[in-house]
Amino acid sequence: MFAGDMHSPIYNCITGQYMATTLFPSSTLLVPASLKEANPITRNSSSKLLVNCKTLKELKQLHCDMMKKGLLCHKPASNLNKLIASSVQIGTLESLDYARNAFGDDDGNMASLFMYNCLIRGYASAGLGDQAILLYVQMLVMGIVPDKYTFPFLLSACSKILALSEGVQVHGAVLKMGLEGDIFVSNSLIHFYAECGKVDLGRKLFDGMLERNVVSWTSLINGYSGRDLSKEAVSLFFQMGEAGVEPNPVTMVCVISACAKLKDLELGKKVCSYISELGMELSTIMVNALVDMYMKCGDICAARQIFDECANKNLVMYNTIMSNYVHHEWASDVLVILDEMLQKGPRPDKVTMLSTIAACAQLGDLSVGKSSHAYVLRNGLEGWDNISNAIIDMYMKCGKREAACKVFEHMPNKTVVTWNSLIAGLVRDGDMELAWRIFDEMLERDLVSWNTMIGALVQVSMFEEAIELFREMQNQGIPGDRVTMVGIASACGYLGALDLAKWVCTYIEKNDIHVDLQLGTALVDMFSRCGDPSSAMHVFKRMEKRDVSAWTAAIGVMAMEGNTEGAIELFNEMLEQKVKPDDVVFVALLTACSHGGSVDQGRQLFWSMEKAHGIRPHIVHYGCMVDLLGRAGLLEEAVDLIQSMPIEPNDVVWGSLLAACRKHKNVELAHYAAEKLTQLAPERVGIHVLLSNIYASAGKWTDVARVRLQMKEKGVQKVPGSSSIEVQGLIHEFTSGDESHAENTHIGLMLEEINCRLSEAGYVPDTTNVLLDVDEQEKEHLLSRHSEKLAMAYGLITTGQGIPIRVVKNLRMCSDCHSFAKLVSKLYNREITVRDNNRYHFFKEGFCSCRDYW
DNA sequence: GTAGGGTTAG
Repeated sequence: MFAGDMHSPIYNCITGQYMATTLFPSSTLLVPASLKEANPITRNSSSKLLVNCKTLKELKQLHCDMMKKGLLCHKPASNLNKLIASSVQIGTLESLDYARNAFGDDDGNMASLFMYNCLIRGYASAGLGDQAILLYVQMLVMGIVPDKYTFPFLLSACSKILALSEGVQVHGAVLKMGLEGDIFVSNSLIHFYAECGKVDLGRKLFDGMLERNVVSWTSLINGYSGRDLSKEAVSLFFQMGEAGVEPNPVTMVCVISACAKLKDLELGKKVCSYISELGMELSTIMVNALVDMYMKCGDICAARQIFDECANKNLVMYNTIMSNYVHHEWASDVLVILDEMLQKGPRPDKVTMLSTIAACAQLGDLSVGKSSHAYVLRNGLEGWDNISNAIIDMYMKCGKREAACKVFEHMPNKTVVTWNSLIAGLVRDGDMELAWRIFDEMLERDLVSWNTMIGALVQVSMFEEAIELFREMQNQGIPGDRVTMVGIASACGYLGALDLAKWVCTYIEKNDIHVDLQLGTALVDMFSRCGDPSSAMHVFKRMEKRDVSAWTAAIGVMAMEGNTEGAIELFNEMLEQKVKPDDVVFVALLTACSHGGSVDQGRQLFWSMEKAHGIRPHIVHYGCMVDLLGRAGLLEEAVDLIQSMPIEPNDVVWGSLLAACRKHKNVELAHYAAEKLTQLAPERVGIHVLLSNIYASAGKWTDVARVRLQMKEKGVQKVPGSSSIEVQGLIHEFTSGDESHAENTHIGLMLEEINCRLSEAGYVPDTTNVLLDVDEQEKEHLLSRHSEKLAMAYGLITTGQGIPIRVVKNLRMCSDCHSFAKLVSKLYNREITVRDNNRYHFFKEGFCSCRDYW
């Protein structure tokens, strides 16, 4: 790979210096034989020579000779027209400037309409829309009347820079001049409106046209496809066929790309068979569109086959397949294609290098990454911002922060993307502090900057901060998008903030944010975690498409409720819809069985994994099974399973067994499991806590003391239990025995009142949940101040009758609080939801949705 | 003269 480049001087990560060698010597000026003195130029021969000029240097020399001989003048159809046309044709920025300078002359001769049209076209195709518009204005000032040729160029210029109001004025001029009947002008207007996001106006124009050609249809098809209305694009394509208009290769490219955007493989295939029906030959641009479509629709093998079979692959085709491989994270295939390209294909350009560098970033391939960097430097591609941004990203992902920073420092035009790449890299590097600082100091932030930071905060579990940042974003008038909402939904879910969650949904509707697979799944998960299964399922049912992750989220809703039947029903529905199960969905299923106490179904699912679905159980599935069996009291079977596992059991597996021992009060087995656990994960806080809890509930206080001492020696501390409740959009958090809340007195009185009413109803506190060796009265007191009780009491005070109380707890709810909540739900006629770190409990009229099994 | 394929960061 880059045979010659590997040993070339490249970027030095340590010194930050790089040396670029020039691969191509600057091209020497080729003087056509006809230019030599032996063959003197005349007015006629020079005109032909002008048209055939391929480089600016050639043109300049010719121009010079013609001036000497006085062969240039401003008469219509003169050589000056041809000079400008030729210069524009060359198409570089320099040649455009040259044309602009040759334009007027000092004698006050006016540039012709033809020259204006020529140069406006040149500016339009170079993307210099504003220059084109300026030239148009100048033309009007000079009293030159535009013609039907001016407008398509000018409108193309307006489209390129999305100059809506200017284009609308141009439309006005078109109408004034009575040119709306010109099919070229109308087609250009359709394209212009579509590009500026006003495809409806384009449609109106299209509908009013007396005569349409294939370009009119194609422009509108492409307009729909580009505005995320690909369904309309494809249906318009078939309407076009019905109207008897033959598509051409450009039309096919547009419609195939619409199928690609829809990721609708069936539709794509339908279009393919339509091509064969028409007997159309596949041109290179069509093959390229097909490769792209198959890739985007997920049929990578089909795409590769077409690619491999294509005899005349051009640069774009190589770039297409490579960039798609990058998006599918098939980075090693990118390098395989690159190899082929270097051997027998066109020379890699900046787009090729962009994909290559992105692939190196994914693979963490520093070696090819460096060579690519060298190639970029030698070929002068680093001026293109995208490339440098990709290089920064690559060095960051390869763990070369210094190298990334050096590239960053050397960049003359840092864009917001550059800063974003750096921030994202720092976040991945775990340097939140620096990422924050840079984000704070950024002069220009875009949506991605905000999304990166919100995502980063969610990743490090700073959920409140993530929501706070989103609020700041709102204050600055920046609306969130799909990606923002995925982050915020996730934060809401973890906080269990249902009011906020509902607000998120309203926000999405109000701002017309498209709920795609990812966002839909995030919303299902959010409502599930907020303890609102019906909203979760409502979102799920409204999702347009559902992949295995979406189904898993829905099955997760059932798992939270301990609804095994619901989970299995969903799973069967998923299979009917031909969605292939993966390992994760089985985790959700087994969790559902575990929470529902459905041992038989769990066993059945577990064994079906490999037999029916070809998925070998991972360690996590064994963990689920041990949990399922253990919870149901089948401790021996759980131990048998552990002993028969083909994989070495890990701390999670032993942890599940230990938790089961606690529930079923098997001190001996608990001791064994704890020993195994301590060997595997001595740092785990949970083991000590669980073991100490087990001893405590068995009244073995000396053992409790021993474990506590060990914990102290090892510096591990029990995670304090905390519960939160959302009241009027604010989250109130309580820890066990917390007296810091402003309403502490009220809460205390409320708890006393509750306890009185509960005692009358026959409630006796279950003090085995108190893990300290203190007297019974003290135990009762400690128990009565558990964080979830404080949160429930606060909820009763602050919310009106009939409003459900929702509490989120960071640890598992204790059995006493469970009985307490059941009775409160009955005596106070309130629905109460408690989501703990495992599942949620929905209390109503004295019963819990978990049917006391959890 | 009008329409078209590949482009970095979340």
